[in-house]
Amino acid sequence: MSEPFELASVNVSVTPEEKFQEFLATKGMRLTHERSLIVEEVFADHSHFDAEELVERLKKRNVSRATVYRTLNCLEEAGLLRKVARTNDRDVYEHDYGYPQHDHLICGKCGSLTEFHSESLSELLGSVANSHGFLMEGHRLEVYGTCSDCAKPPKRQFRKLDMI
Amino acid sequence: MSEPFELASVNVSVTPEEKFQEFLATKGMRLTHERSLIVEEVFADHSHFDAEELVERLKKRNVSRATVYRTLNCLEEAGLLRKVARTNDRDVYEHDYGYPQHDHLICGKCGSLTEFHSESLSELLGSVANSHGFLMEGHRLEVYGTCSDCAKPPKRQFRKLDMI
DNA sequence: TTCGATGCAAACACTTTGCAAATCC
DNA sequence: GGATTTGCAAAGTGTTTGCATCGAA
Repeated sequence: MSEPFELASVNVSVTPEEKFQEFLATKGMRLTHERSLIVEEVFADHSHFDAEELVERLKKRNVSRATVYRTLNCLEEAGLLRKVARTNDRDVYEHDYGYPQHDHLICGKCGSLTEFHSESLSELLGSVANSHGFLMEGHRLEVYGTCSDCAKPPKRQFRKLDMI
Repeated sequence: MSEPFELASVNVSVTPEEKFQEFLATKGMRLTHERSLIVEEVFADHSHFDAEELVERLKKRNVSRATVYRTLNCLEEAGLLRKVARTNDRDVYEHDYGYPQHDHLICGKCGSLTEFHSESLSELLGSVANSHGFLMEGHRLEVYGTCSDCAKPPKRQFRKLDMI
């Protein structure tokens, strides 16, 4: 039962929906049935997704595309979601609540995102920002390349680019 | 006359236009007058820009929007340009030739990009990728926050959020 | 019972594409 | 002279918005 990350530093006793509720309250906004469904769908598992995927999943639950987009923006502003990357011209979202800071290795072949966390990285960025008098609030790091699965060819096949 | 970066490791004896020419040749493509104008405009100075800005600048030279977009993609593929960030829903380009690897501090207030380079960062990413069996080909790092200019308030003004 | 929220469709911003005419080699 | 490239405008994306209706507090 080992967790991929330590969750100790984050208060997880408040559910995402409750946290959203709090946020909405401060804005004089309401936690409607639709917004509730969206939060439920978004936090059903910890996977990366884009708006269109979510629209598709919520269509079955009779939530409109407009509402999904509107709510995604709210969830981002509320600190429950964040954009991590861009794939196929779409923003990719992931949970930004109850889950620690990390970055991604992005495979150019299969498009998979692999998460990693490095304390040294945070320290490094802190000192870089500091030396520029820059007040760091966050960062986004995408490492491009080929993931281990795609790197090992399944079996010997045709060469794509043989020298003539 | 100090340069911001060492250019020693890059062969700058070949101009961007020549390098583009080479690339086009390998693709059976031609270095037309329009493409030439675009390269000239792009490499006139070392500043960040987006497609729309370039379209605007080249309109005066009678190059169409479509050609600018098409050529930007070519220049990226040729390794002469790369996308560095996204601002206002637009991709921001910068030179990727005759200029060393670096990353950016992005100011959320004024939108300015400040370049920095860290060798330790490259090493760190290399070892992270390595430990995941990931073949790193490049990365993109954006550090968000407030730049030194925007951080120091011009003069004491109203507090935006006074406690009541 | 009052605002805020929803769904719909139209509007948007950025980018790509089909096609005939122009251009390059 | 034949293939590539251009400009134009139309089509495509992903996302936002105006508005009448609906619904939560």
